[in-house]
Amino acid sequence: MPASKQSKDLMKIGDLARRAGVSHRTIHYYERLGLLRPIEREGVGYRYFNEEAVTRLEKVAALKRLGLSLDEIASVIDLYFEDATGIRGKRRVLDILRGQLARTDQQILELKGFRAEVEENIARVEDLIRKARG
Amino acid sequence: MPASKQSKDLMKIGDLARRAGVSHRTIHYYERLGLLRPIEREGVGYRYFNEEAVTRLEKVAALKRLGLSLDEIASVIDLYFEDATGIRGKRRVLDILRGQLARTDQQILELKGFRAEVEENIARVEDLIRKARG
DNA sequence: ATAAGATCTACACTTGACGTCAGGTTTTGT
DNA sequence: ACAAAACCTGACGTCAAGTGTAGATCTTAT
Repeated sequence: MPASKQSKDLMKIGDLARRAGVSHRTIHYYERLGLLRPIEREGVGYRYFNEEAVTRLEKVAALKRLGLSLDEIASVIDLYFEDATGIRGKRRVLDILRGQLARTDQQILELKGFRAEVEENIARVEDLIRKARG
Repeated sequence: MPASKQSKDLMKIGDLARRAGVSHRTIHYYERLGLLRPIEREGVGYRYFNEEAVTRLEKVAALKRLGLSLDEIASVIDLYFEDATGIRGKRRVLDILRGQLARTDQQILELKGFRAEVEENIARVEDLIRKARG
């Protein structure tokens, strides 16, 4: 029995979980949602993953921080990994991307407004402390 | 029985819900979490709210969009409404605010990076379409 | 060869943030 | 005065995003 699996650069779920900082249960869950697919599953064996899986999980985390749901992420994540020449419905892809761009700009605007408010509050409290000290 | 309640500028839960764009159940829920307190509840009467409740709910919505949980919001929202002269532990308040500022800056950075990626992707797909048209 | 450790599937449970429903009380328009 | 509308509490339901557990199977180190 040749070491047909750990050859190359494939890893098992435990390693992937450690490297991506998520639990193996989360990986199972993400697989069910279509966010990521293991490389080999012939027979009833283990899941094996390549390096891309790590960056994929990182991308998922990043998109989550931006407030996308896992379903939404599932519907766009392939754009980041699919071979460009193989993309279908490029117009639709463009639409999705432009929507993301608009939402991102909106979010940046909101955050900047929020930032300004926080700064005002800080100034206010600092002022109070100054006055309290005389 | 004097119209002791709808005097002034107090409103009931239904009006508040409409004005803030949330359900009355959401308002009940938020009250339980300490995010907002009705003005009068003597006896077994209704909840009454003033104008501040509206801006409070707007602030809650804004903080939610930034990714804070309701518990986290509960722990900071009073900073925005408390009478400045009455704030206790101003140093602690400052710490909290500075933490928020740092997190906000980090989020803005991430969003900008993400924005750049999205733009790259748009350029890539546009390029593909151009080439496909020849 | 075998025991330990890693992984498998399947199902149940949890948490946050509400929504629904039921049955009762309070206000308000007429 | 009284019905309709608004409100009350409390229990239960739901959906997303996981986590926990059990019992079986697979891999690997010795």
